[in-house]
Amino acid sequence: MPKATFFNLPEKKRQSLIKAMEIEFSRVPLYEASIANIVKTAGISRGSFYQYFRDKEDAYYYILKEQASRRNKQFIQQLHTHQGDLFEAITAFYYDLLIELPDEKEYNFFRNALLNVTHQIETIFNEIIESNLKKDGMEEITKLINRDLLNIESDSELTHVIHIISAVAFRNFVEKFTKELSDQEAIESFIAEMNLLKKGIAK
Amino acid sequence: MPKATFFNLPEKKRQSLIKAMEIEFSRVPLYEASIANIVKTAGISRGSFYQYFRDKEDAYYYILKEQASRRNKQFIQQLHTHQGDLFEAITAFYYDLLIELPDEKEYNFFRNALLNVTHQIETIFNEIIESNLKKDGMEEITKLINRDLLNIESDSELTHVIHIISAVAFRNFVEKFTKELSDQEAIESFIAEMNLLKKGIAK
DNA sequence: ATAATAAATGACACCGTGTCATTTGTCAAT
DNA sequence: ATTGACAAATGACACGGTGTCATTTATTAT
Repeated sequence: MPKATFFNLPEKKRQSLIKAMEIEFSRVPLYEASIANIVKTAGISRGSFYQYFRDKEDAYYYILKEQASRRNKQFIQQLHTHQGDLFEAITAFYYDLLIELPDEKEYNFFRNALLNVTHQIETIFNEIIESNLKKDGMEEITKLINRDLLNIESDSELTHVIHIISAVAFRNFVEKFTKELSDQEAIESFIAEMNLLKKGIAK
Repeated sequence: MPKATFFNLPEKKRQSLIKAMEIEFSRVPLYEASIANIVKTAGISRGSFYQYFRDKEDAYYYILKEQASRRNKQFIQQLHTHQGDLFEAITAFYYDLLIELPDEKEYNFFRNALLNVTHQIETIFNEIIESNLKKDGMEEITKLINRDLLNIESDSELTHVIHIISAVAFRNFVEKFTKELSDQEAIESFIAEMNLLKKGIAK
């Protein structure tokens, strides 16, 4: 979490700092990102940066969580739109994500995150779907899901289902970037795997 | 890949260097590992290290691949033992992995890898199951799998099945470490998810 | 106007990586 | 045995990065 000082900043300055961070974190992955670049772009001193953030990671995860939170809202929206059909919702969400990403800066930001996924990054991505970003997130999601469509018998199974789906969705998303798949290929692969999950793998 | 110089090293020296790297990479994750520590432990000069490896990552992935290759052999062994039953084999493999890991150094090595999974690390882990470590790896695996037990209609579906299973297995393995689950909990969660994969998630 | 508190600053200490000119070792050919 | 050519070893060093801190500057309250 950024320090209080960061939130006390005048809106304009805070936005310009956020922008500078987004630029740097889009350029290279976390471990190569340099604070020197950020403060130069934002036009502040090095010391100031450390008034706002504990360290580089603090800043990075702040930006990443902002992104994730926006995406999480989209996913919940899709769940509403598709009347709690988990598969429909995640497919629509995945589709949106790919089609909507042509903004180069955002694209590279994700790319850098995904090529260098730490556990923490993966956790945040999974929270887009699992909705743990805010308190009571998981409940919000499980309430929305229409269980009649699922082959499950308990709450615990529902949790596992969500885990499985977010694991597979995430992995597909990573592969889109690492194997440089076209949108078309990525979506086909995603749908194929979702269908396998639906129908079951064993005879 | 390490440079030729590394493989020209007398066995004893090479082993002691490998051991020094294992110690350091067990202590902390890749990005915190220090070459100064490695060369001190191994009793060689800093310059020598760079005669053997292009850089720190080169060294790290060499060690990681060695580990993965050993695990891959175990998985293939399990496929044999269970007559090509993919689910039986992966469950036995997972079980072995957890039960067998109490060697503290190896445990920490995995832990550091899994808490800081880059795409490359995940790829190598998945190759344990997908057997791409050596050429023709994928074929070796697909031949071994008994397709009669699976609800699939094509080679392409089999590939997706393997992807899905390795994604879910990997994710379970990561959670074992990050959520500090007991062996018991980890295995229960793993089996629950494998069962869901088997029977299918949709009604 | 003054005191008190908050924010901004940049020089600096520290540590790490990868390089390179130089030294040392090895081994085949004469 | 000597030479020369190639391979390996070395550690000082250049460079660049992070996070700190004493000091200055701004803001707010009294």
